[in-house]
Amino acid sequence: MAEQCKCRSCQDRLCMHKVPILSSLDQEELFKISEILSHRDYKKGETLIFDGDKLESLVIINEGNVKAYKYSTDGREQILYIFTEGDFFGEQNLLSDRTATYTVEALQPVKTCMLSKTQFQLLIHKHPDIAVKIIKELGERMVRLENALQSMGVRNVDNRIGGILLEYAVKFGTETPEGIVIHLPLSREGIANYLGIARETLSRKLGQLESEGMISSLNNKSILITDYDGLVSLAGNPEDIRI
Amino acid sequence: MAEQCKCRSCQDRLCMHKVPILSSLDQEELFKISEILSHRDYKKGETLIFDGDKLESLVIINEGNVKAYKYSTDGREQILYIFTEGDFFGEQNLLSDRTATYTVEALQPVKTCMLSKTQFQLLIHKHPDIAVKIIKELGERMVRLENALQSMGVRNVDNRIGGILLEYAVKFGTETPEGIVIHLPLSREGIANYLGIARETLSRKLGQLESEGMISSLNNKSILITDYDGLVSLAGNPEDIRI
DNA sequence: TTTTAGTTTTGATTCAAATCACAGAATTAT
DNA sequence: ATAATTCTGTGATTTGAATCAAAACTAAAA
Repeated sequence: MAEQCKCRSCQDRLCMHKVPILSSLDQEELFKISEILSHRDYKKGETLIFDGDKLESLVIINEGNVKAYKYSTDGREQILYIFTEGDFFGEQNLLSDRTATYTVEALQPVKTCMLSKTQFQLLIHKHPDIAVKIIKELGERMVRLENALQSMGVRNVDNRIGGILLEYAVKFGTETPEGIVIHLPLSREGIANYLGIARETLSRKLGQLESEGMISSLNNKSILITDYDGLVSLAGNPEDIRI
Repeated sequence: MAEQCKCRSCQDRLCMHKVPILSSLDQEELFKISEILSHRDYKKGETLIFDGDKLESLVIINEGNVKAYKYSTDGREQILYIFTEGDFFGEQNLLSDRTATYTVEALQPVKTCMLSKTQFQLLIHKHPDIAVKIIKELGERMVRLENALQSMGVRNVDNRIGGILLEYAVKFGTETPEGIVIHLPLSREGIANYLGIARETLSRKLGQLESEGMISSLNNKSILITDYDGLVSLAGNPEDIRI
C-alpha cells in the first residue's frame, strides 16, 4: 500500500481537491489558495456557527458531517441540510451583509478549511468559473429544498420517509450483497426533525416498513434497504432518487 | 405629466432597468443587451414552462406575476414561488443540463424578456458581477425556501398564515390610511396550495383572524391588515417580515 | 337582467399524526 | 462490569386539520 503523505501542505491541498467549486483551478492556483486557507477542527456536538452570527469566511467541510438547522420560537428544531465532505456554506454572508440564517453543528469530529471574505471575493472575480460552479451548487440545493417543501406540503408521512431513505441511500449508503446499507448521520429524533414529524411517528412507520420487508434495522445507526423499488414507489416522486 | 416613450427600443431598455441582476451594467452595455433580447407575452393562465421542459433561455419577468409550482403524484399542486416584475428563472437550466423542475404559469397577462443560453453564458463570463448578483438573488430565494420549510415542518397553521400575510404585505401591499391593503396574487385555493393546507382550513382561519380584528377581507382579491403587530406575533418568526 | 359557472364559506364527520406515559435498548461514564 | 444516562419503541388518548357535503356568494356570459 502506498504511503500517504500527511504533511500540512499535502493535507491542505487534499482539502482543496475535495471541493467541487474549485475543481476548475489548476495545480498552481490550488497551491496558492492552500497557502491562504485557515483550518479549524470541531468535536462532535460543537457548533460551527450560530444562527444570527456574522460570518467572515467561506467554510468548507473537509471531513465529517454537520447539520444545519433553525429553531422555531417554541423551541423545536428543523434540520435544513446535512453538509458533508466537500460541501461549503457561508457564501451568502460573504457576498451580502446577511448574518447566518441557521445554526451549524458537528455530528462527528469535523475538519474545516476556511477562506476569508476578501480572499473569496478576489477569487470569485478572478475566476468567473467558480461563481458559475457556486450557482450550480446552489441550484442543486434549491432543487432539494423545493422537493422537501413539496413533500412537506402535499405528501403524507410515508412518502417523506421513503424519500429520505432514498436520499440517504445515495448520500450515506454502501452497497452490500444484501442491499444498500445506510449509515445514518442522524438519530431517530434528528431524522424526525428533518422530516418535520414526531419521533414516535417515525419509529412506528419504520417498524411498519420493516414488517413489510422493505427495510431491516441493523442497529440505531444503520438501516439495510431490502426492497429498493418498494421504497421508490413509496416515495412517489422519482426526483428524490437522484438527490 | 411627461409623455412616456412607448417605442420598441425604449420598452426593451425599460425591461433591462427593472432587472436587479443587470444593474451593474452601464448604459451602453444595457443597450447592447437590449438588442439581443427576445420577447414574449402570455395571457392569464398560459404556461411559460412545463416541469421537465428543456429551457433554452433565461426568462425575465417584465410585467405581471407568475406562479411556479410542482404537481405531486396524487395530483395536488404545491406552489413554490410567485415571481414578479424583475424576477428571473431558468438560470440553472442554462448552466447545467438540468430540465425545468417546476411549471410556471401566468397569473395575469405577462410580458417577458428572454436571453439565450449562449448570450447568457458570454455575459456572465464577461461580467463576474452579474454572477455575484445572481448568487445573491439565489441566496434570497434559498432563505425564503428555508423559512418556508421550517414553517411547514415545525409551525402550526396559524403561524404560516400570519407569515404569508406579512410576506404578501411586503410584496403586494399598498399603504392606506386604514392600514396595508394586500392585493392577493392568488385565489384562496392558490394560497392554500402555497401553504400546503386545505382551502377550507384557510377560509376558517382567515375568518377567525377577521373576527379577532387583525384583518378585514375587502373582497376575494384583497385583504386589509388592521393589526400588523398582531400578525407579527402570530407569525412568530421575525425573519418572515423582511422577506 | 337573469342565467350560469366558478369560488368561498360554513357545518358535520373522519382520520392521521401529535402528545402523553412508560418500558425496554443501547451508549457512555464510572 | 456495573451504573447512569440517553435513545428508541409501544400503547392509550387527544387533537387539529382533512375530507365530505352543501349553502352563500361572486363574477362572467347570455
